[in-house]
Amino acid sequence: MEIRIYNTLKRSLEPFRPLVAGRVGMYVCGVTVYDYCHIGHARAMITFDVIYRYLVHKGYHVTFVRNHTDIDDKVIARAREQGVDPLELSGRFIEALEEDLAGLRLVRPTHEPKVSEHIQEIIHLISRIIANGHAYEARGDVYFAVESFRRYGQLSGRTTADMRAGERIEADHRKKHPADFALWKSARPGEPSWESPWGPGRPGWHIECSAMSQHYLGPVFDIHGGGSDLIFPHHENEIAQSEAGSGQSPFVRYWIHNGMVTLAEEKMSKSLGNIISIRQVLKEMPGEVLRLLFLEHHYRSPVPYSSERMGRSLVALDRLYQARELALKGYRRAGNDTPAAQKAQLAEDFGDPGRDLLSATNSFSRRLHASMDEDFNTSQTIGTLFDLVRATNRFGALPKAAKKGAPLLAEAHDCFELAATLLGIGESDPAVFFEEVKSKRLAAMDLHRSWVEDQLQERTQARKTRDWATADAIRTELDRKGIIVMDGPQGSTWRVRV
RNA sequence: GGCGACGUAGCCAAGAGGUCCAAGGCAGAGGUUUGCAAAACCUCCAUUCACCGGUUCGAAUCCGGUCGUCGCCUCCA
Repeated sequence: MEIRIYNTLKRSLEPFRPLVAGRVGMYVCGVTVYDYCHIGHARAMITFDVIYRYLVHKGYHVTFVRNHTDIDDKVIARAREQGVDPLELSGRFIEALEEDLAGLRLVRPTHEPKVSEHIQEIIHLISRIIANGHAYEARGDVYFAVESFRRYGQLSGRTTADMRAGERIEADHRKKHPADFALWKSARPGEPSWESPWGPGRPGWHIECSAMSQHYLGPVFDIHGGGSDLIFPHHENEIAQSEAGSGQSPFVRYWIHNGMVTLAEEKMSKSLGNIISIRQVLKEMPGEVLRLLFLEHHYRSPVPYSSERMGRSLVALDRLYQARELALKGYRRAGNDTPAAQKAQLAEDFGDPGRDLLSATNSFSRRLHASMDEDFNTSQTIGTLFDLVRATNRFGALPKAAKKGAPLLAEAHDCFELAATLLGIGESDPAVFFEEVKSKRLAAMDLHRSWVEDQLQERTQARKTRDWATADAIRTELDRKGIIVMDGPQGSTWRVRV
């Protein structure tokens, strides 16, 4: 089946056909690294991580580039505040970012270029834009001339006339048109700078993505991604620069933009000061919870963030892992090479729960591809995944499921693996996941594991002597602190309430 | 003001002309299980998709209007 993608440039769903059959070039705007990343960044990273995983799964050879903007006005300003070198500051935040992204289970891109290491490519591109008559120098600065580029505004649906009308800040008189933007900024004292044909200076904000995407992917490539807030001016300007420099069009064949994360129905953004960092979230729960929250929504819709919603996603994820654990046990017992006919017979023997599980596993891959092909509809994919969760749990609740039914559970295990590969959800060993939840939640609630275990031991003693009053009192006390006790045939276990 | 998105059960959220039903999650009610619980499982939970018109044999899905929410237009993922 063919993938269909919503292309911001066309504002419609289009069949995805890469420039070169079987190969995909994909560029995603990374982060300006002057602070810790927030969950809005995480949304973009996770969105394109899933798209990348899916394209690879479909058999494409994907070159995936995601940049670090390690030198720009904000990096310089922050470095000055802290009295450190700008590149040292951005280097530190790149390290932090890598930790955060690993916590979110992101696959590494093919290339992660830094602006500061591509200054020559940037200078070269600016020179070509000037030579092609689309930019001009003004006292050491270089500006892009928007009126020289007829297609300016094609992505965001605005015209240069609109921009003149809507102009709010008094125009810099070095610019010929208020919407003209800097490709190169002349050096000011104390700022990092590089030599150039226009004197010492540094790149403007948008040019780095044009230069680096061209360097790694060529003048025309398949997919460019980023947050919807980048459509204007960043991506509009990127198109202008790239096409003006290379003389080729379209610069990008499919533009993909993810929706924003909102807090209390308001966009989370630096200017509003309502930021939640990725590390703050990772301290309290596994990164997969955030993945699930995001992937439960379509990537273009806004996601309202709140701790209540995170709690719900954690509950759902926990349920997924319980089913996954059942399936894993079956897989460990039976392996995955039971003949189909034997599995069909087994399903019959188990009646409805057996037939339902087999039908869920047999249709799983097809349903998953159908939803992902349709503009990466992860919300629908997750619906399919939870159908499998229910079928697995239902089957697993039967008395002989664990032993005799193991081949069917093994089948479910394969499906969980596929979903984990594509979505990055359910990738952990269930035992590891449950442990991670326990320790993170305990820490968040300021409780200690040894205390919980002592209490539990005491309760087990009481239960042995059938002293239900004491046992129940301990359980109530634990429950009051958020610890849920579960009595099973193999003794008592506990979990943290989420 | 310009450009754009969206309004589906108590909450979150898919579905984009009929043929498998308006998926799935959370919450809720009843049941199985249990020393009692918890977890899990079973059953129930939108005659209806913001509102009003229109197109069609047929619309949550297409078109027009009304109301409401949000984003971009300024650094932003």
